[in-house]
Amino acid sequence: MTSSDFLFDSRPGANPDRSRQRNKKAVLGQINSAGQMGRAAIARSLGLSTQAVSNIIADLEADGLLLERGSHRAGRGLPAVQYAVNPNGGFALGVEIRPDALLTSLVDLSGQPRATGRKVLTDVKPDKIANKVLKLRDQMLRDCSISPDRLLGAGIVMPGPFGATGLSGQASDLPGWQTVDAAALFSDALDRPVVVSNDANAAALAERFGAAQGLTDYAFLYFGAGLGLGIVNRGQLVEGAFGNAGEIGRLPVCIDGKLGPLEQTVSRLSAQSALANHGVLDIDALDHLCRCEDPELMRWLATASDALGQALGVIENLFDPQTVVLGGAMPASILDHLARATPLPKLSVSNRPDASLPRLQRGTAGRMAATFGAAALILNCAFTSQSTTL
Amino acid sequence: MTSSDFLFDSRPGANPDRSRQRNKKAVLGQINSAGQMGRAAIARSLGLSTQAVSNIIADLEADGLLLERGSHRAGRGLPAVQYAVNPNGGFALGVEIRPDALLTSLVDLSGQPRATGRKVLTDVKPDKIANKVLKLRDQMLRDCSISPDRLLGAGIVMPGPFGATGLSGQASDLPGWQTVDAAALFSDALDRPVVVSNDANAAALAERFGAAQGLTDYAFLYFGAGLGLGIVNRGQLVEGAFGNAGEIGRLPVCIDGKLGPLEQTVSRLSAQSALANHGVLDIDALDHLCRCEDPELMRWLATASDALGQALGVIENLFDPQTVVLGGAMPASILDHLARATPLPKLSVSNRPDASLPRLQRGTAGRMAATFGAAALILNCAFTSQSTTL
DNA sequence: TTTAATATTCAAGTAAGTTGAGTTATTAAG
DNA sequence: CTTAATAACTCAACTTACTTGAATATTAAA
Repeated sequence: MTSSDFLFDSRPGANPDRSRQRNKKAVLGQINSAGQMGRAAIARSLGLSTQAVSNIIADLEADGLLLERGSHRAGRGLPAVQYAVNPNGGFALGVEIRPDALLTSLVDLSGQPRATGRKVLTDVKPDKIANKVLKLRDQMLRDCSISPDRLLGAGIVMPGPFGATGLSGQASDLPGWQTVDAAALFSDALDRPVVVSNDANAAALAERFGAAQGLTDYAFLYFGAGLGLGIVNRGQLVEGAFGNAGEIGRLPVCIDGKLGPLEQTVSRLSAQSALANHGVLDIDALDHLCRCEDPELMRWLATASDALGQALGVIENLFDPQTVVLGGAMPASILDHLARATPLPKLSVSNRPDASLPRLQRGTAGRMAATFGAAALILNCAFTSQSTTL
Repeated sequence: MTSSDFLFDSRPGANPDRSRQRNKKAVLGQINSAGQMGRAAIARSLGLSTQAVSNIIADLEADGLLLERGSHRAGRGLPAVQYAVNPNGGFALGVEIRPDALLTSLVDLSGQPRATGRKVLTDVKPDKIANKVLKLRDQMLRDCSISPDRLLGAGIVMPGPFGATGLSGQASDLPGWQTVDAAALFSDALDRPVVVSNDANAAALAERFGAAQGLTDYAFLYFGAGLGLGIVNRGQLVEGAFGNAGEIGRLPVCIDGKLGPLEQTVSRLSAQSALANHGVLDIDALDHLCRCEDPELMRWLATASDALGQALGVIENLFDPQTVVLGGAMPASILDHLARATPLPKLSVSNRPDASLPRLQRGTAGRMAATFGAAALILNCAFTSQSTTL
């Protein structure tokens, strides 16, 4: 586990080395999504011999990635020694770059945030930001007394879309970043493996340690500057050819008989402008208004729920997820209200009588979902191995 | 290559056997998508040693899956011996079940159709259909003088959605199939590996041998009874948690200031009802009307293009594909017209100045795309190995 | 003609998973 | 209480598939 790029060796060909790497990740991922497991159970689920799993577990334990967790008796036979992911086995740095601020997180191997950082941005030039990221990283590592070499890598999250597209040139994009190779920039600066994605995708992965634990197919609606969608299919992010999948903000919805973009109705900005006469509202203020059932906010919620219901129908029919999770920069109270009040479309493939999961629910990652999600991009690489054969 | 279920051994764990199987598929897939390749080039693209590729190729050649294709000199050095997929190396059976008819295809390993079959259905009971499939299979094998043991497997395609959903109970679904395990039924009847999917997904895969050759991210709009969407992301079908992803028919679009489901405007049925006073029109009749620019058809095309443009925006922004392909049960002339006339939304992530592929194009699989696609489901298994770790 | 570059094979070496026998711990039955 | 059944786990030998490095062949450039 010391090789610099074990995190993503995506060469499709299999050889003993890479097979072992794959198997280590598979074992770790299995344990992670089950919480804890014994050798034999892991072997069955992966289709390996117990002996192979034994060897791999010995490896992972030596790497400090696993912890023994006592033994679990289940019926007859020798109780199985349980193993769990060692939270201190490794850490992931999450970096979220917004036009106005830089947010960072340090997340442990179990998906728990250990520290966060924040810096106001006046200058979004790439090298300036890289510098600030270095400082925040060192700060967080110091605060938690974590050795820098326990850092597995860094996930970088920026508002999409990437490259020059028909949606570029809006308030939310980062000037001067269209042509920058962010992965190379931060990989050099941090001297660690780096993954780059957009905020909604990353936030979706953060929920793998929360509301979507153990799920393989789900969608995540992310309240950021606008509204984004992260899609997980068969455990993998659907990022699209250029990393721009999930741009749901401009989805036309019908409000008061008129068509308008979804994020004009469903987003923090739209809530804030609907409540303009309350002054400038941050998330806590919105939370307060929601708890005291402010009539204007309730009106906004009614409209937003309506629009969200239409979007939900589109998402469900196009992706057929197990569930749709709401999260991001909105107070939990509002997200809960939306999850409760949004009309669930009847004409949907997700409208199944035997559904075991709610069709719409609130995520647990909180308002920093994207910042934690940035780190989750790295954890995801530690728990799964993806290779693109075609 | 004699093991009965080499086509899909999806156990995540890697061992020598499965690694070899994976590598064989990777080599075959690489050669298939490139047309022809030499050992060294394959080794580079897969991250294997040339020796390993040599051994694998010897295997594949012995299995009859590869053909030597002379040698290709490119600059200095020993010219590389080229290999191509042997079309006769294996065949896939494609089965499309519609409420009114049973369609079958026999497709060779290079993706070329060799034979098709058709039977009118009066009784859609599962065992009746299985019986007819057997007969059609034998007929096609006889016609092409192909030995039954060259049959790799069968792909079964049915109109979605699967299971009881909010979209069930429409004219297009198959009564009595909601609770049937179609995979088991046909796997028993045919004594071969079977893959089941819906028509649009399968049709999308058929284009891997046509308009989407070499592409890893594309969407396919399928004209069947209604309108379906097949999505390929990173070379893999996005099927959703229950296999029902891509139900785009009910997507609301705005026509003449009113919202209606997409397939009410964009589908063969809608074209036929728009031209009702011409009598009952089959595909050839539609083709004729299109070629002589029938004014009523032109009016329908204008409306359909408008609606299609709206749908295109949604598809592009949600999936960010390299291209969107049109196909299915519509004459090429109409699909071409649509591909040409559909307004390409400006506010789209696919609206990029540096795009190298057309955003919308007609597929090449023709009106039997889904029937061929059913077979492509099997070919896909022969060329790629997918494992679900999580 | 010589040199460099590239593809390919051969033979030996290595890493990883498998197999089958044997050990240990727990439950269930006699 | 004893014995049998069951399941997890380890040990040691075995098998498979990939890698490595040397050798050879063929082409283009110097």
